[in-house]
Amino acid sequence: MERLCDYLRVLTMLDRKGQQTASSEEIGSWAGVKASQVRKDLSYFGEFGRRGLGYDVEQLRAHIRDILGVQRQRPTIVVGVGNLGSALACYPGFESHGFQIVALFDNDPRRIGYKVSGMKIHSMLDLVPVVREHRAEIALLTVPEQAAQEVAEKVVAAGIRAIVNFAPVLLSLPPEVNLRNVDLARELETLCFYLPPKE
Amino acid sequence: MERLCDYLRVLTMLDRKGQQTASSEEIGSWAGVKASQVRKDLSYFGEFGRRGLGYDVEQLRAHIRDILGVQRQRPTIVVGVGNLGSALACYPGFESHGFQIVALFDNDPRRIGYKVSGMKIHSMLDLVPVVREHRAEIALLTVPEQAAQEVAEKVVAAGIRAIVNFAPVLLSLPPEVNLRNVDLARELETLCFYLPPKE
DNA sequence: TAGATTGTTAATCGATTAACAATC
DNA sequence: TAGATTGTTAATCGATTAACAATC
Repeated sequence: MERLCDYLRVLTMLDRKGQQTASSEEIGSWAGVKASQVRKDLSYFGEFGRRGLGYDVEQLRAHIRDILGVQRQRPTIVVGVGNLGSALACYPGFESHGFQIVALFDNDPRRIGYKVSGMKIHSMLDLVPVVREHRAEIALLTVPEQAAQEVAEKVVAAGIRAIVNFAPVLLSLPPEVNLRNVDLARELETLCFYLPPKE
Repeated sequence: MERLCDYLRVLTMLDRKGQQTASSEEIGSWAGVKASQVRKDLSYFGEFGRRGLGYDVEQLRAHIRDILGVQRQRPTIVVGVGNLGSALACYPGFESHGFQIVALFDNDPRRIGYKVSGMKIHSMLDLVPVVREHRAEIALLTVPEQAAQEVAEKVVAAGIRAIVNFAPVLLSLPPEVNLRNVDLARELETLCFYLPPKE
């Protein structure tokens, strides 16, 4: 479930505020869902709350982190070190979510060898050995649209089994590859749909 | 509906291939949904197809663009010109989706005045006049987590009614503001959940 | 006409919510 | 004990799918 991420964020916030305990009502109102939804979601994974009291913030937070598999650091590579790739390489949120960026790749000779966020940019030719060396599991693809399919295939051939594709293009890959598309324009498109026409 | 964006993408691809006509079956298989789903979705907005023949690719594409409100260019600003902000400012997908980036803002004196993607970076102090000048409707927020709430309020005060927030933090804003959260780490989190533990 | 494919209805499925007994 | 709040069941709601008459 996606909502677990929202709950985690809410709990992190409450924890920072120093709050010890939270009711499903409270969590729900922050996450924008009904209290019964929260209870249903959580009870699917176990009984984390105390009747009459609510949920222990810190404890529930730990549980959700466990469920999301955040406890393990997943070695992750970034392929394509343009602005977006650089942003991802530096993105502070990843580490705490269990993603450890271990290597960067690009095929532009003007970039290869330079460092971003303390990591050297590798040539695509080094993909196989570097992936193997770091035992990388996940690839973030931030290459131009036209290159995406080809690069994705290379990455899969190198042994990566999970890809997050940021290019606005549909990739066709073997079904065993865990593929996730993030299209920045798309988020805005649906926004636009709900936006009233300007007066 | 979000799926309309997928259909649009599929149609664009088919159009480029030079295909004149497409069946719901075909569109569905590319978009990863059932044919009946496609027909249902489309029929909600009108009768765009011809029984026995399918849908005219170009025509349907125009219809969907209309529905999504893409025909109008929405003046859009980017607030926070770090790596992510720069990536968005240059992102080629936006123009074609009806978003026209008209101005960039930052409060770092080392950035103000410089140009990214041909646009000058304005000081946050110029927010009100510049927003008014360009009649900006949408703001993309790519500022650090700690600054997000404050900056969002300034942007709203300047007259913006739609915000896409890229900071991994929940903003509390007046209900009339159209708010959309894009959390990059979150996409990966759910990926992680489905990822089998490494052997 | 016969084959194909839509638009739409009805059936199915799953997800959300309300309600409440269990219990802290 | 009384009040609060969970975990879970049953009811509701909406979304997906199958099926098929309409029709190109």
